[in-house]
Amino acid sequence: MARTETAAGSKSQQSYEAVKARIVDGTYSPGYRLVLAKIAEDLGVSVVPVREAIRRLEAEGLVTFERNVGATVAGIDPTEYLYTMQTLSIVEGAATALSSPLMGPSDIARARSVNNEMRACLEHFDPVRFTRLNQDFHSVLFENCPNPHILDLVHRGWNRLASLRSSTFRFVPGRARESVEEHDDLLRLIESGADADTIERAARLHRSATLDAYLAQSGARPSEETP
Amino acid sequence: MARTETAAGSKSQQSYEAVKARIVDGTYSPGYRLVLAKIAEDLGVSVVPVREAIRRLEAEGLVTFERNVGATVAGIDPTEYLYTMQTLSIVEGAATALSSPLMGPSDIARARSVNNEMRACLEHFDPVRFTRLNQDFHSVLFENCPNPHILDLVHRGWNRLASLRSSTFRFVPGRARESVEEHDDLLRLIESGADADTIERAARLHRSATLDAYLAQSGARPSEETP
DNA sequence: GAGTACGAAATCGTATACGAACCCTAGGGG
DNA sequence: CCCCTAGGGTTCGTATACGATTTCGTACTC
Repeated sequence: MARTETAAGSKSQQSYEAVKARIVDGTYSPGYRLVLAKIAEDLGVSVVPVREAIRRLEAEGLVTFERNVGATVAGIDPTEYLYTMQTLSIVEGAATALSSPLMGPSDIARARSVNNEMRACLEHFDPVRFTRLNQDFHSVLFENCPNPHILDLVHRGWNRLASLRSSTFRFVPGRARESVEEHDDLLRLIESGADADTIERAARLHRSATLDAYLAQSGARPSEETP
Repeated sequence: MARTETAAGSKSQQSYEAVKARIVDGTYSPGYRLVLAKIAEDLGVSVVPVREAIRRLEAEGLVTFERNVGATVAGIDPTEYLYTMQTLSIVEGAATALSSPLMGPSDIARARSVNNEMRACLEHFDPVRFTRLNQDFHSVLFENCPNPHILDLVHRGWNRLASLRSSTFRFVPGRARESVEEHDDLLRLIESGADADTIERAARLHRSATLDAYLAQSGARPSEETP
């Protein structure tokens, strides 16, 4: 008897994944009000597992929850954005540094290939694809990180950014070109067996530069659009 | 009207804090089986809020949870310990570096005073007090960190270590003396307005040294080495 | 005596129900 | 005209109940 339900896991788990997916892929954008009863009905479960799922998402920072008021998809307060990027730069830098000694030639080749695709995207101006490839590139860099805690923190940061992407993943052409060059620099560093500190610093600076570019472009004004 | 009930919070919040406190203070030691119904009865609430509390603690790494089996206080697998310490060294290093420019003379004085108390503890051999003072010292160093995400990660790491303390917070006299000296070094660095990178590295190395001392003493052989 | 099959007890997972807190609108008084 | 208050509706928070799953003890077979 193929009980796929067992593999899929509990309804709480299903709910968690379903809501998370909707947040990350943008179905529920920041500010969206998450009503327990409504989600429960949509998913065909009761409110108890949904509530649990929402609280887990809250712990990951994807959702804000207020007692007796309810949950909303976490927003894009510029300060919060700064904090998220700063945290990500730290944990991703560490993850990349820890991962780099474990990267084989095939990993480096794959990263380089992705980066070349990104360069191509610059020619045809394909920001959507560029963004996805950028994530792929960084994934290759840090996925070998042997410390699962750090890896988890990196993934949370990326999910958080993805949930905000409509407003914050704006394509900054000048920065994109720089970014691709820095990727090559990073790969060369790793290939040459640079020490962990150097790689960590380079990876961190790479992200900080992206943050700076974003701040410079958006000015003090964060893009909060609610059509 | 004073609305203090928000802080006291829901029963879910109460349960969370109660169970967390028992884990951190050692009432529930690693491996302890957390039976929902029993905890619910102890706290005078029903199982629903307790379940939610347990899942939150799971997200923080204090509890392991297995579907249809139950929850236990997270254990002390040496590999896991290495990961936790490594992660803590990274986030605490960053927190200290971000915090240091915001530390005033009074903060430094307080840290120094705590460190002197620690030195005194070395004379009378008071490991329990030494451990608590050590936490106080580091708290002063990173509590000014303006990034709440990083601060939260640091607190989680400390809680996790506290929950394991019976086995892992072993007092290593030689290391303790070194530790106190390093604390003074750190304070001097901060006082002299050293740049963030320097402070971060020093703070991180300080923790790494503690980890190394623990590994050397316990003879645990983790699956990988940190350079 | 060892291994297996079965059954009872314990515990988890979720649905349902109901009370409590909050928000929003309407109406009266200053 | 504005502020304050009252009421209803919506949504959350938790208790209770019951089905589902695992675990463990016991008896039976080889």
